[in-house]
Amino acid sequence: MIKKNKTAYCPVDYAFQRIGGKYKGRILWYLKDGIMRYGELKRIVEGITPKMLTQTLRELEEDKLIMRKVYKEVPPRVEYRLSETGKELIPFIDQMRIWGEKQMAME
Amino acid sequence: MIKKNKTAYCPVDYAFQRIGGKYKGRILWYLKDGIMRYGELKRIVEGITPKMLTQTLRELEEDKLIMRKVYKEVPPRVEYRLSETGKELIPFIDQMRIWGEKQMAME
DNA sequence: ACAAGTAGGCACAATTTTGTATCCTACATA
DNA sequence: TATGTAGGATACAAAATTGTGCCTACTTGT
Repeated sequence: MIKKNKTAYCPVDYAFQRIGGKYKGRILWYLKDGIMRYGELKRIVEGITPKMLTQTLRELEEDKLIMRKVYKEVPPRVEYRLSETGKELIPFIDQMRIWGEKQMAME
Repeated sequence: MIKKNKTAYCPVDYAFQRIGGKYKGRILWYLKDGIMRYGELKRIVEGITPKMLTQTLRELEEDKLIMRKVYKEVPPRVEYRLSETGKELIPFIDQMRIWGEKQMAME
């Protein structure tokens, strides 16, 4: 679990703390187009285990970057979407993506 | 040490791998205005130990985000600056900073 | 009857990242 | 002579993060 109550030394530090972690960037990115179910995320976020997916989603939710909606159905059905705060992160994740693409192309 | 040869699953993943870590964002940010010496960074990057500063700078250098210049003097003198690739990250880190400031203000 | 899908929980283990303490050079100043 | 300085290195220890394996309940499909 990510330690809570870490104090950030500056806004840059703060932002990195909130979206750091192995999968957070990708999850936020995949949610940019709308709603996703747990299982869809599991398939699309390559390399993630169920445990880490659950854990990361919970952290993003506590951090108010995403919203979680549970339907009382069987089989279970849970949907995730970006919060307004989370949506604000998309433009710069997009910049990261563009930079990353360029770097990867340059090898 | 940050494990090398991790394969990135996508450009977003790749970018986060390269600038993830506890201090990388801040160091890149502090270097945005030009050249900094080791000791200056040590004073300005709050909470960092000499070991972590050295280690982080080495990683950034291997990753070609910064450049290191050693003067053969005594006492030693080492300067760090952003590479062109590193400079390209600044707009994005700046967006993070703005987002972070807003979030911190909202408490 | 039995497996598969759905969204996880839990205990534990391995890995990765970060921190602490101590040491080094070679010259300068007190 | 002792101490300070700059920029580290190194061994070891602790903390944080991530991974493994096994478990649940219920329903639908074969």
